[in-house]
Amino acid sequence: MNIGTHEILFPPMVHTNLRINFTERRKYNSGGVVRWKQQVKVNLEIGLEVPPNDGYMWRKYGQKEILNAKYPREYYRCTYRNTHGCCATKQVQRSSQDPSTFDITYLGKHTCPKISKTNDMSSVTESGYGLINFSSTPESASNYSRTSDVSSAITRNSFELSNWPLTDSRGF
DNA sequence: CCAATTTGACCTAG
DNA sequence: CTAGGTCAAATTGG
Repeated sequence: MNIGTHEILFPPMVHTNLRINFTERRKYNSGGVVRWKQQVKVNLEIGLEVPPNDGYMWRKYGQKEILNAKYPREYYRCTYRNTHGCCATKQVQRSSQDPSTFDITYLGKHTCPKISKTNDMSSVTESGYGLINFSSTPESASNYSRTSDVSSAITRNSFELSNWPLTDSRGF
């Protein structure tokens, strides 16, 4: 199920096109912890090295080869685990079938404040490679269909989505 | 110096 | 024991 698509046009000097599809989102509980699964399809013509940022600060704490999986699974926890006691966690795994798709599992609820809703394009180089901080939540994904406001602001290195929800009912 | 990442070791449920 | 999840020391980078 495709619940949202968004295309971003890079600045004129970078002839590249990014498309992110939010293809699936499921919520379920396990042992009292909130658990969220989301499938994010990232499409960049030239290449993309990292999955898009979801607006939170994550710190990687592990990586594991998974049986029968082509790519390793990466383990992240909230940067503010110590300072704010935020124990949210996520796992990111690149799909074996489609390397442009990332299966992301969120575990636990964020108790820390959300960092930013800014999409920072500053690290995108002229070749089109780079980290794209893409703020999104499972909640807002389905509302995300506007492209015009992004295109008009793309001449700068960073832009904001003016109508982007800061919070949602689940705290992600 | 401080904070994030890397990576093999360690832990544990099944 | 195995597979998957986490720890933590060493390394990296600002």
